[in-house]
Amino acid sequence: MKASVFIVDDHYMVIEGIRSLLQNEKNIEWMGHATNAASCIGFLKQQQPDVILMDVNLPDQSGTDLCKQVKQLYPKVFVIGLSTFNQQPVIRNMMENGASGYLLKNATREELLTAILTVMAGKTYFSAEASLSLREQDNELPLISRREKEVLLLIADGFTNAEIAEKLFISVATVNTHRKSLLSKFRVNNTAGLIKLATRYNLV
Amino acid sequence: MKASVFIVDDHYMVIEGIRSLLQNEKNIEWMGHATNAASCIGFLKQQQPDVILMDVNLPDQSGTDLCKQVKQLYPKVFVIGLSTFNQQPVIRNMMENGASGYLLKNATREELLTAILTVMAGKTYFSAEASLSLREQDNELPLISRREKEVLLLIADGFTNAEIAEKLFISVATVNTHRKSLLSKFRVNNTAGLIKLATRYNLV
DNA sequence: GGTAAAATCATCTTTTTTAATGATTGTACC
DNA sequence: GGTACAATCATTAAAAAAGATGATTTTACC
Repeated sequence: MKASVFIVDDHYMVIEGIRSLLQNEKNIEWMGHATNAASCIGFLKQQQPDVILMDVNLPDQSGTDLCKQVKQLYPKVFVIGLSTFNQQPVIRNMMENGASGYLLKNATREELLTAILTVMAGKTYFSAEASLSLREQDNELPLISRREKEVLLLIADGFTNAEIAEKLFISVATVNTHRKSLLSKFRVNNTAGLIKLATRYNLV
Repeated sequence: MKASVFIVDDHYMVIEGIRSLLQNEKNIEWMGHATNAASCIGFLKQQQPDVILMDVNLPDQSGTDLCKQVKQLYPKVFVIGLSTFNQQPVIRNMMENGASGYLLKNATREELLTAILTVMAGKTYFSAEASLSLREQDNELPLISRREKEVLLLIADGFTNAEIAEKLFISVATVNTHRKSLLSKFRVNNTAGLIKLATRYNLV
């Protein structure tokens, strides 16, 4: 039984690389590629592959959002996240949105094949480095609320508590509470550390 | 006359993609690849290609450093920077270290070929997006002094002025001066904006 | 209907940052 | 020898953030 594979990535070199790596595999059927989320969705309306290799950074929307959308529309399609970065929060995010695996772009042909076959069997696959980083406790993404995230974004944009309060139609005291809760959740003791970490986590 | 091409990139998929894109070109000779700076230098000791396609993010050292090193040892070898990111400061850095061009990883086969032939002719090549971003004035990297950068890094690490003063064996007043000069050069009005920008510029 | 978490606001104190200005010393370069 | 800039330090004042504590109202979920 052949596994049909589709790829969404905005880098031709990566698409071409994967195509080249898979082209002589007789149990893999290459269904094509898209370079953005919109045309991926367009393709899926016509036909559904067994597996989608999905870059987590797409030009029109994030890979995590696309993954969520795809799994809602076509729950049977398996998604494997693809990225150059080995960032725990991003990986977690993809998995929470229904991905079946995560591969780094320095994966070998063997890894790629194993990943596809593993998810086809209904299991999850992480590349060695990705699973290693998942085990690391210290760079865990703090769980912040919707409102806290709003405040975080405004802080990152350089607004003061007073300005943020005005923008969100709440009191300065409340903004302060959210701010302090952010500092506490990120385990930092000032704004600089907060923004640096948040940037690392791709939140801002 | 054939152009011999070598690639340094830690992502197999990209190496494979470029190889596949170039394999049927009769005026391109594929000389091989390295996945890190060290083995690239090792290869160059044996033989020198006409053109090196060089990822700016390598596992063992930065592409900019490697570029500098390569140009010092083998000035005749042309280097083309390669990256997923279209960041003006990084591009500038590569060019200052002797690169002859800059390509994004979403380049098409045509762009790739044009780039190689252009630099072979002794000219410089930028992908459309890269040259566009170079023209943008507003995301220009502020020119900061050595000391300012030291202070910036410590601020980003969450240290207060007092702590920084202690670390650098200077007075708090001086740290303050540097800090204010940073805010002014980055055209922001508080720490949050400073760190966000500095992160964007890859300074921290 | 109860519980937990999120969101809201308040008061108060201390620490830190931002702002405005001015001044001295050293170093690099023409 | 003059100019420009980096690096150093100072004083004073206002604004903002950080730390501690407590309390009420919504919202989501079982």
